[in-house]
Amino acid sequence: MSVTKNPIRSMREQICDTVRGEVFSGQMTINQPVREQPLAERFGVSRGSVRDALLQLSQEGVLVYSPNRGVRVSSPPSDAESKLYAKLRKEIEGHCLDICIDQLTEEDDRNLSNLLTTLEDACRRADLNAITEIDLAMHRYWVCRASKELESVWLNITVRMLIAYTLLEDYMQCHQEHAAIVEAIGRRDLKAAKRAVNKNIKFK
Amino acid sequence: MSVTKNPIRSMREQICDTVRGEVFSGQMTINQPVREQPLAERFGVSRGSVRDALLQLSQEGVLVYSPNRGVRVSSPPSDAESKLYAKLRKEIEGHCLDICIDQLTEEDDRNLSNLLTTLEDACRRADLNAITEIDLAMHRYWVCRASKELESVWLNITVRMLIAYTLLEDYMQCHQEHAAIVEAIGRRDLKAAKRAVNKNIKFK
DNA sequence: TTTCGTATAATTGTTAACAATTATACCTTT
DNA sequence: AAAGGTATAATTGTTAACAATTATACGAAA
Repeated sequence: MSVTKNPIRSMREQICDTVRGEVFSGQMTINQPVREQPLAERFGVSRGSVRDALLQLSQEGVLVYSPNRGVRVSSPPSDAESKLYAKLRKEIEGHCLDICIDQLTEEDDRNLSNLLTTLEDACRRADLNAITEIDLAMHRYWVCRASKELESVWLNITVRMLIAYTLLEDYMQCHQEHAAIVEAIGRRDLKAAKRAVNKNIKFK
Repeated sequence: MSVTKNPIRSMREQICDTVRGEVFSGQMTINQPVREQPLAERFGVSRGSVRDALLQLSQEGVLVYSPNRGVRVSSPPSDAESKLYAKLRKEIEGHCLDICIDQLTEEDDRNLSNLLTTLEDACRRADLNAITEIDLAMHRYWVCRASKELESVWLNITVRMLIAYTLLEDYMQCHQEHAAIVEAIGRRDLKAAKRAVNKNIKFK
């Protein structure tokens, strides 16, 4: 299920991606503690690497860390905060489209199309875990293209909107919205792309 | 120099605060590598704790991490990014003032006044390290009062604006701007407080 | 029964040693 | 002298054992 990424991923990254995905898709319930030892056994590594990953996820906002008590799954944000996050995301992704739209290549178009195809498939299968992963990967695409620096700021915000993403009701709408974005980007139509992105970044 | 904080700080936090402060005040030059062993000896702990701290600072954006090559001091953002960061910060801090202004107590007023006094002193001494620390602590105050969740999002953005803060030319102006903020907050004048904060969050 | 304290277990925090990777210095070859 | 390769050093990555902290279970006293 690895999608157009650099082939080598550190242990920490792998653990992060897995746990993050399970939080998004609701496989882990809110406030549930996440222990180091079971994860270490599951990934066949020592607690140290797991610890690194859990600390990173706390920093991202997926987990909440309490000293000497470990981490647990974050609670979804309040309505007011969700609204703010949506606003911030629109600002950031809009800025990124400004920056990158004119320097995108045909290879970028292919990569986005591939992601879209994978998303469509995941939507058909109603595979929430895959949907959230690809959704994230697509938005991350234009953010990273514009600025590697901005990625972690963007992720920090976006991650919080996706906790308990289970709210997603209409899978195919998710696909259609992303199809509209990719189509506009393919035409290098900045205004349309921004409109489509803003439409996709819903408050709730 | 500890200011109105919980007395117990984990090793990781202490290392983070120290290194972060040294980056802000220009004691560490841009792109300079930050090694684990020297820091471990300096703080009298093992490399593990230092490693945790450095990973956290990378996540915050103060340092940049390369696999198997360690971390180095981040570069300051481009003009376009600084502009975006300023906008985002204004959004966030404005939102936080909305939320918290009416539930602030007299103790909060005292704490802010104390921070302001310490800031004035640091400005007189032209102690850049202290100025950045207190500046950060003041803004963090209303952010945390509004929402603990928002703190790390806010920090992630703010930290990037403060890399190579040496640009700060007029120390006393910094104090005056914060005095205006504290004064407005003391009057529970939301509009004036927001105006004062926006004025202080300069693009460069 | 409830409450408190104590012993036990579970869990995180820290350390030092070792493995793997990357950087550096030096020598050889052309 | 320049280029390439090899050994060495420096540095990060990983592990397992131990220390410290927190949670749980159990029993004694009121």
